[in-house]
Formats: sequence, C-alpha cells, structure tokens
Amino acid sequence: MNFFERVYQIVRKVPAGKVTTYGAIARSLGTKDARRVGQALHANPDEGEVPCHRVVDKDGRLAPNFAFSTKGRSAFGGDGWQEQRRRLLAEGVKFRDVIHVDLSKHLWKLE
DNA sequence: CCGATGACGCGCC
DNA sequence: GGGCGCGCCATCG
Repeated sequence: MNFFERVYQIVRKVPAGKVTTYGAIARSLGTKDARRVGQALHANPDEGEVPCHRVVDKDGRLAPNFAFSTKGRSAFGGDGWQEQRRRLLAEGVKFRDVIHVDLSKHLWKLE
C-alpha cells in the first residue's frame, strides 16, 4: 500500500462534522512531510470516497487552492476554499471566521 | 540531471 | 499578529 492510499484510508474515517489536519495525518504515517499529504489529496481520485474537504491545515485554515484536479484541472479556479467552506458548513462545522474552522470543537483525533 | 514547485509546519523577528 | 526562511520530498519542466 503506497503513501497516497494510506492518506485516503485515514481521511475516509473522518466523520461528517469533523475535520483533521495535514500534519496530524503525516505524523500518524510516520513522516513530518505534511506537504506530501497535500499532494495526495490534490491528486484525489474520487471525492465521493475521500472527503478531502474535511482536511485543513494546523490553524484550521482551509486550503487556499482547494480544488478537484482529479480530471487534470481544478474545478473551482483559485477560489476552491469557498466550496470547501460550504461543504463543511453543510455538515454543521463552525467557523472562527470566514476561512478558519473552529478546531477546538471539530478536530478529529486520529486513531 | 537539476532546479523550481507545492492542498504544510515551525521557528524567528 | 503578519511576514520570512528553512526543512520536508515526490513531481515536474
């Protein structure tokens, strides 16, 4: 099982209304390279199976260039984080401000 | 082959 | 707090 698959496996376990962070995932995989986790999600093969909008950075900030590039291009241009925010709000996630998730209430602890 | 890049994070100023 | 530099390492040009 490669790195990407392991990232997806973890993200799939995050329940609706909860979020996790790139760094937390990286550490649970035994690496400090959070950037590679981001790469994996950017190459996310199927949003339906991997709820990548539930992954934020360590400050709860949404991905500035969040986008589904699975088909080779981003579907939301440079404002993908807006789509990410909508999805989280729809799941009941609260925000500290327009782009920061309230981690103290929604951070999901990895197994 | 090599340098630049990036859905990140942390330490310093 | 905002901005900058560096480490990280697979990919890309």
